[in-house]
Amino acid sequence: RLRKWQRKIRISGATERNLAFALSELDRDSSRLGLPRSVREAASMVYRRAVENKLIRGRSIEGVVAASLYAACRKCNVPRTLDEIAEVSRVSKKEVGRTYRFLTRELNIKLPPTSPVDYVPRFASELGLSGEVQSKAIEIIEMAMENGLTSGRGPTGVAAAALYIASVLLGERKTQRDVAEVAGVTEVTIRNRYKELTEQLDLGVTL
Amino acid sequence: MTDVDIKIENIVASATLGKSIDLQTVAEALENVDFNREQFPGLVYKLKEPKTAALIFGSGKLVCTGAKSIEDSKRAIKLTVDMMRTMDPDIPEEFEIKIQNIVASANLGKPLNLEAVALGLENTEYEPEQFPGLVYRLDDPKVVLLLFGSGKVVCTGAKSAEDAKLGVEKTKARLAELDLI
DNA sequence: ATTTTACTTTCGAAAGC
DNA sequence: GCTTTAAAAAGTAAAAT
Repeated sequence: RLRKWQRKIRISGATERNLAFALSELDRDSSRLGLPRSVREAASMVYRRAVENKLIRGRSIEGVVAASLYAACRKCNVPRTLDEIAEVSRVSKKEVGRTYRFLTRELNIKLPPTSPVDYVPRFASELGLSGEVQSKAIEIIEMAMENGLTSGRGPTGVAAAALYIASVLLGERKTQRDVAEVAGVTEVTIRNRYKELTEQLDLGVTL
Repeated sequence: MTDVDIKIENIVASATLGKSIDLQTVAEALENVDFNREQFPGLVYKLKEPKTAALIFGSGKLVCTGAKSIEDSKRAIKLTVDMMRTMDPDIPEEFEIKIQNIVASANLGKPLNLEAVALGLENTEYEPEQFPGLVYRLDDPKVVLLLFGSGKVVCTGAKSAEDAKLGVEKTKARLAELDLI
């Protein structure tokens, strides 16, 4: 019995150590991504639930932390791409994506696909674009969604093209290159998306 | 209502010859062969007609991929084994061939709103950030479909052409049932 | 700026790390 | 889980022209 007790202490000690490590890892990733405390708390909630349900088995703590953070960002409508999460954590994009799927399935977390709208505020502020341009971009994205122009397209590419178009329409023009850089997509993608948007939507302006 | 044209794009089949093979000998005798034991235990043998690739293992088992019909798949395996028999006369004439996977493509005719499908259809995964297709898993037949915004579809995991076609038809019916197509 | 090549996802078998 | 094979879907990326 004494031995059983000692093992328990040892195990709980390890559990606490692991939790402490996970939380420090979470803090490190979060600060690198410039995420607010509320998102970190949401992520730690997901992580703790993963531990409670013994979902860490066979997986690295870093991977589960990264996936928890990815999920929390989406849930809080301040999405980060898998590439961005992979960059700050020491987990590959593939591993983050795989663990994310596993966690959402096992914890019954149901998140709709990321909306391009959620990327607008972040990209716009990094580009120094006004609230008017943001509103216009969101308006364009909503029109695109209604016309089936977002199915299968990357959310960041759609958001980038909408912001580019809105910036031109409202006289706050940004170059495709600058928009592409903050959105993490290529200029070719922005070009392809805005061609499609301007050709199929009545945006009232010839670019 | 149930008329869906399916096109078989790829077939994976396996065979067991029941006799171990000396891969090194085969590798040295042919030119169009790839063999790196450290990298992969199978020897890669490609045929131009039917355009297929066979993976031959030391255990005497082999896998054939790339054929676009069950007949071509069987023909490719027989041609491959005939080639092997020229080097080892003991390889039997009769052996079992099993179709392991059939990949087919089809067109549902109308474009799909994947966001809506993701919300209404069960057992789906849709992550446009990673891949433009929506993954739909069917239990009966046990196949997996990739649905695209264009209405085009890929069905994989089927063991028979019938199941591949059934999978697409059931998917189409389910989408119509949910008013998603 | 357009074209080509290539990678993302799904599936399955094989032998072994 | 990975390694290797082939193939389609459509989007995106990188390199070539």
